[in-house]
Amino acid sequence: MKRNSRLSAVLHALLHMAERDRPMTSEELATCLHTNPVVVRRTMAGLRETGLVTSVRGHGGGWTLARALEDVSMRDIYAALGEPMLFQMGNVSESPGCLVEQAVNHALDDAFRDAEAMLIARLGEVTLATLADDFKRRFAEHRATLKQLG
Amino acid sequence: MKRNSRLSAVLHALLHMAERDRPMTSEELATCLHTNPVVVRRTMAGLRETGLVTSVRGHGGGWTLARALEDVSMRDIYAALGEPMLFQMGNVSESPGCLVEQAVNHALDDAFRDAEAMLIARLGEVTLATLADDFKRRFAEHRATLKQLG
DNA sequence: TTTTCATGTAATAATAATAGTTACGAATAG
DNA sequence: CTATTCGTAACTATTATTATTACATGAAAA
Ligand code: FES
Ligand code: FES
Repeated sequence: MKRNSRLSAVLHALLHMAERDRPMTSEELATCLHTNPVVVRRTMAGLRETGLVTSVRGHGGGWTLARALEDVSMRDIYAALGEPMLFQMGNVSESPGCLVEQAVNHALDDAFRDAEAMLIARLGEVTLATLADDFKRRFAEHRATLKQLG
Repeated sequence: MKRNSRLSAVLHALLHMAERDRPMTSEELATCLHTNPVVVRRTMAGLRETGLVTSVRGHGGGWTLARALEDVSMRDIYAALGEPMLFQMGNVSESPGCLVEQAVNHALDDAFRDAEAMLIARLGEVTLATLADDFKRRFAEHRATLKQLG
């Protein structure tokens, strides 16, 4: 299967939106993300329901970030996307009759559950503000490099 | 995409093999795992290369566990399977030119890398012997329940 | 009011990864 | 020599994500 890249894509989009004082259309976002406007709408729909963004139809409409950068963590966004499955690996059957399989499932589930909890906690520690700051740092570095070269 | 269930399947197979004093054929294993003999061979191929199991062709041949139950961890098996991708989620692009995307990738990669390290460490703590013991406990419990019922 | 712009959404196709099948070659025991 | 069993390549099926097409709905602008 293809890998799910919605979280990655949506973070990119939100940071873009944060830098602008007027709404961004799905068309504009799609160009940035190298994808299709309909895909943008579909993905942002979840964020709208959670109140992370607002959308306006018609002339001058588009998408706007509805909360402060410091108030939105990657975990919030993961949740708004519907908490998609994190792991590619899974059990053959979730409720097997065979006792061997039950023992195997239990051991694997244990490990995966803990890893998931840790990962989600980590996502909660990073806000859009953190990412915006990191971007600014990278941008300054980038300019310094360019200056140095000529 | 479909989820990868090879680790789960192979653990089931190995525990089965451990209980037997002669080789198990791919056919027999496939019946246990509700799958196809060719799938069994393909999956076991990696374990053979790592020396976890041996295979013998022809009459009376089949698959044999080559190491003690205490000496094989779930991590060893994960490695023998070729360390398949653990996460379903990934970045849109692994080496983006855009600096925003770089910042996003870095934050996500960080979180995922740590979760992966933790998960793999956890897999290393559980051996086939652990699983076999857990199975025996479950089996005893199962028999007790049956006895109680009549 | 009509036109234009933009989202909302359903339906369908494309893409990609895993799993299952078929077919046949190679080795080994009897 | 024959029956059995692994080894492997090629092809199909299944499933999840992503992309595309088409059209309805709502809102600003002409
Ligand atoms: S393309 Fe617009 S910020 Fe990455
Ligand atoms: S079917 Fe054989 S142990 Fe599960």
